[in-house]
Order: sequence, then C-alpha cells, then structure tokens
Amino acid sequence: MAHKTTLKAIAEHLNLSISTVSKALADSPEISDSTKLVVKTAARQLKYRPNAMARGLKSSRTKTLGVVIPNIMHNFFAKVIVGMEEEAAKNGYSLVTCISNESLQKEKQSINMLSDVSVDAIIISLSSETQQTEELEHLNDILYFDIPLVQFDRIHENLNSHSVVINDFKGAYDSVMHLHKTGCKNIALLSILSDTSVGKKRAQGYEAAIQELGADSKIINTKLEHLEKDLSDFLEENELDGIVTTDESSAIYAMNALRLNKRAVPEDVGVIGFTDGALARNYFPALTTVKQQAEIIGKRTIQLAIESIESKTKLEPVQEVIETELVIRNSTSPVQQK
Amino acid sequence: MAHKTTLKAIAEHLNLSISTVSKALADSPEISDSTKLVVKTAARQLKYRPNAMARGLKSSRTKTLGVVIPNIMHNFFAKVIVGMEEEAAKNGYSLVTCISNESLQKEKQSINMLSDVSVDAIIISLSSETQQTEELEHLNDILYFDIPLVQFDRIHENLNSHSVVINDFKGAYDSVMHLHKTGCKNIALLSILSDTSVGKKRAQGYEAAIQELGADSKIINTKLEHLEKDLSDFLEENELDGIVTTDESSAIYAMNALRLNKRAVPEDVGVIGFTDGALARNYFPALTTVKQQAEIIGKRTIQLAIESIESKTKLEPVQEVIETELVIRNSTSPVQQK
DNA sequence: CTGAAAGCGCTAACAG
DNA sequence: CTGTTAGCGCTTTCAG
Repeated sequence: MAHKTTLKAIAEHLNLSISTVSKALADSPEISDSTKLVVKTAARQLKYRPNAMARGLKSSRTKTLGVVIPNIMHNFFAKVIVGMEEEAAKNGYSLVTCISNESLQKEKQSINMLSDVSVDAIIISLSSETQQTEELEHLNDILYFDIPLVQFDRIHENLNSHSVVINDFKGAYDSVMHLHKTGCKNIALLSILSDTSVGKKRAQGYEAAIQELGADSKIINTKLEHLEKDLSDFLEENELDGIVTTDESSAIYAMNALRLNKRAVPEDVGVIGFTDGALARNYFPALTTVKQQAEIIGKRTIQLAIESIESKTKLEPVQEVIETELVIRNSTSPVQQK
Repeated sequence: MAHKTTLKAIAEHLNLSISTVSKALADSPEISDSTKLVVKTAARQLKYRPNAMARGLKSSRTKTLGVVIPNIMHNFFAKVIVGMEEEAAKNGYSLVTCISNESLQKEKQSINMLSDVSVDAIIISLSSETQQTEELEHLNDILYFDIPLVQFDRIHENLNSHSVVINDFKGAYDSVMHLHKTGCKNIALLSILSDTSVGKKRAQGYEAAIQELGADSKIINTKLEHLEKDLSDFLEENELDGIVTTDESSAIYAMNALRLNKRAVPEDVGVIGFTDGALARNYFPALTTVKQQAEIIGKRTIQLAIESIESKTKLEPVQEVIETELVIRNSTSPVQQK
C-alpha cells in the first residue's frame, strides 16, 4: 500500500514547514523564488496531488457541481450532460450526476447526498413525480442553506432559482404552423408529457396555433406503452393529417402505428417530433423535428451555476429561454406554394 | 445565510459533548438509550446531516465511486450507467461520472480529479485513444496507490485489475452463424471499432466463424462518417448478402446505404448489429441485434468495485464475461429449414 | 455512561 | 521570507 504524498511528506522530505510548502505551491508572494522552485520540483517528483476533501473542509468550496436528471436514456438529457460536462471542465469544476428515474423519492435522496458531499451548486431537471405532486420542500431546503440552485428544462416557477428552458411554447406553435403550410387541416397533439412543465407549455403553444388557424383542437394524452393503440383508436373515429408529438420516440411510434393503419408519411399525414436525436435523423422517413439545442442548455445552466457560486451577492433569479429550431426532413410534405 | 447544523451545534443545544453526540448518532453501545433518543430527536429537528467531507477526511472512505466512460451519447454506455447508478445507490454509494470523449488527455484529467476527491474506487471503460496508444501510466498510478480499479467493456489486459466484458467473440461468431443459417453466403464485417479491444474481439469471432464455414473473410474498417460511401464502393466490386456491424448506428447507416444501392433488407442482404437500443427496435425494418445486457454489466462492475473496497485483502483480478443474446428481428431473413 | 483530546490534510492569520 | 498555530467537522482512543 503506497501512501499518497501529503504536504507533510514533502515538508519532511525538504526540511521545511508544512505551511511554507503550502504557500510555495500556491505561489504566494511571501515565498522566495528559490524555495518555490525546490518545493515544486519535489512535489512533482513525489507526484503530489492536493487532497480535495481536506481543502474543501477548510474552504467549503469543493469545485464540484451536483446534477440530477430524470433519465439518462433520453437523448435530450444525455446531450445536456455532454454540454454540462464540457463547460464544467473548462472552468475547473467536476460533475457528480444522479438519476432520479422520474421518482420524487429518488430525487430527494440525490439532493440529500449532494448536499452531504458539499457540492458548490445543485442543478436539476425535475422528475415527473415531483412536477405532479408539486412537493418542493427538499429543494427549498437547498435554497434555505444558500446553496445555489439552477433548474433546467423541467422546472417549477415557484422555486426561487435561476432556470434555463427551451421555448416550448414556440416550438409547438411553429410545428403546427409548419404542418399547416404543408397543407394539413387536422392537426393533433400527441403527448406523453402532459404532467410535466414542458408538456404543458407545448400544449399551450399547440392550442394557440390551432386557435389562430381557427381549427379544432385534438389533444391525445397517452403513455409510450399505449401510444400505438391509442393512436389507432383515434384514427378510426377522427380525421387526421398532421401530428405533433412531444418527443422523439413518440414520433417514431406514431409513424409505426400509421404504417400499420395504412397511412403514408408524409403523404397522408405529416409528423413532427421534439428532440433531434439519432432516431430522428436516421429513421425512414427521416423525422422533421424541433431541435432543442441541448448542449447549449447544458452550457448555459453550468454558467449560471458558476456565476451564482462566484458572485458574493445573491443575484435575482433569471430565466434564460433558449430558442428552438425546426429541422425539416422527410416526415412532412414540402411547403405548398400559394 | 442559514448555517448547516453540525455536531457542535447540536451538542451545544443539548449541553452535551461533541463526542457523545457523535456516538449517540452512530448508535454506539457506550451511550444510554435515553440520551440516544434525545440526541436523535434533536438531530432530526435541526435537520442534521453529517458532512461527508469531514467524515471522509477522517476515515478515508467517501462512499463515492468514480466512473469514466468514453461517450454518454452511446446507448450502450448510457444503459451501463443506469445499471451502475442503481446498484451503487442500493449499496449507499454515489457515482461521480466523467466523460473522456475518447481522448487520452481528458481521461487522464478525469482520473486525476477522481483521485483528488478521494473516490473509493475507479471504474473505467478506456477511451479509444488510450487503447490505440496503450498509454496506461495514469491507470497504473491508481493501482499503485491501492485504489480499487475495475475496467469494463473496453479494457486492457495488461492492467492488473478486475474487469467485466461481454463475450464479443461469441456475439460476432453467433451473428455470422445466424446469417449463414438464413442463407447468406457472402458475409462481411463492417467495423468502426477496429482500434478498440471490443472491435478486435468481434473481428476474431467473425474470422473464426467465417473460417469454420470455409467462406471468404471480408472486413471493412471505416468510420461512421465514411461508412455509407465505403460500403457503396465495396458493393460495386464484391458479392455481398450479409453484414455484421460492430454497433447500432453502423447498422442503420448500412441499411440506408443498402437502400440507396437498391438492395432490399433482408431479402438481398441480411444485417445484424451490436447494441440493442431504441434505434434497433424502432427502425424499419427492425434490426436483428446482439443484445449486450448493458445494465447487467453496470451492476456487476459496481459489485466488483464494492467488493474490492470492502475486502481487506487484495483479491486476485477476476474477469467476468457476460454472455450476449441474439435478438432476432426483421433485418434478417427467417432461418432456412433443411 | 460521558467527556477531553488528538488528528485526518489543508489553509491562513499571526509571529518571528 | 519562514514557521507556529488554530481550526474546518468528524471519529476515535483514552480517561474519568
């Protein structure tokens, strides 16, 4: 068992005091250049690495950020994490990531654990259970202890924290309008997110567009497991030539259901999904999607967190809205010329 | 700014010594039941949570595991993480996750950082750059300091550590044999992983099967970006009615290229990929794949790590091999009856 | 049964 | 310019 070298070890090695070594390594002006050189050389030779825990205990700064997400298998969240990781690393922070798995209970546990290990800030996208029950005590505790909190994507407005979201309203609105321009008359919203904040925003955007067009609102709330059946049932009794879904998998499932019901995409019905992942790009037909700029969301979220940590004064909560972009592929017909 | 309550705070609150409180909370037999009760009640009221850093400093146990993976956008790794997270949480450990992004440099940084924060063990799947350059010093350092190391999936045999891998050899072998049984005569391996350990194992499995069948080996090494072009070029000059790819995306790209070259899947050419993700399940035609049991890999890896941590004596490195399973879907023809 | 004290590795105020 | 000291929050002997 080799010992990790500590300040003490290198101090003894050089017949210096611990504090001299500490200061030398910190490039303190109190220390002469000659000893700095000696110390730094020794440190390198002995492969010295400061113990982050000891340092953290002293300074109550750990240079780690805690993030809790509902689900890593979802392409959007995975991408967000990539953006976060990059931005955090760039600023000398590291990430400890927890997965709530859409469970309030697990989310609470994660928050507690992150608080236990003294992360400098907590970043969260709410689990769907949290959004349903609106139980926020665990998060208010965090705020109470003045630990910077940043919410992203699935947020709760009552929480007094920074947040970064995409413009879900506009994403849905634009989707409906685009389908309309390609000639669709009967456009439905197929949602598996009706109890999350983003699902609600998207529904509002959908409604607004439908209203503006003077069309009939058709919202199908379902779960991924029942989607194909629910959509098939719906098709039996309703006119339908356009579908906006709240995510990527739903769009794929919807297209599969349409195929089974002998409807051609995009000729008979146009389909638009959210989240621009591998499925969307590579399916046949390739899916027209609302691109969420997930990496950018991750980046901005980390930036806000670091700002909060490093500013002494408490800042007013800001809400950052990242615009979406409609990526047009082959699951929608070409826009009709007038 | 509210203070987090410490042992000291609750000791003062109750006119007890810090050590009594500490012991009471730890359920030490030295302490009377009555004071235990008092202390625990107070702790709950004051929302006491032990500071993990302070505890870690003392005990040099942090109950955190560091994991570094090459890429989180890859379905396989995301799934592995899910399995790990679950198993870790079950045992009271938490995960700090780093992404090497296939870069040796980033992998070194991550390892250093994990060592700095005193994780109890490090879990890694090597970046492709690491596997190419075979530079292992950073990992040997870890071993030198007796920090338990567990490798998974992309491993290096020279490292004296536990590892868990899938049976890549057999996965590839079985794939070729299955294609053969569906009537394929000219089966190629399409690899974008030729410089990783798993890519090599799969190539060996492929070769073994081809040899056994007395057929000609056709290996196409490429990158995802050039895959469609390389495959199209290959098709111009070679007979081909079966393809095994080293991953899911490659299989999808291959099918797209086949479509462009007017070959029907599975009628003209059968396709099998590795990794059983959303793409494979939902593409049209649905992809026959080698299922990697990613969650199980994650689980076993964590178990090995925890065993290493908690056993006093150093154990002999074991290599755990998780068997794959061929999931048969529509990208391959039915098996021919004799 | 309870408390005093040392120490984990580090930083920083204060002496020298 | 260098060293001594105290203390971050906790665990753990060792006394009482």
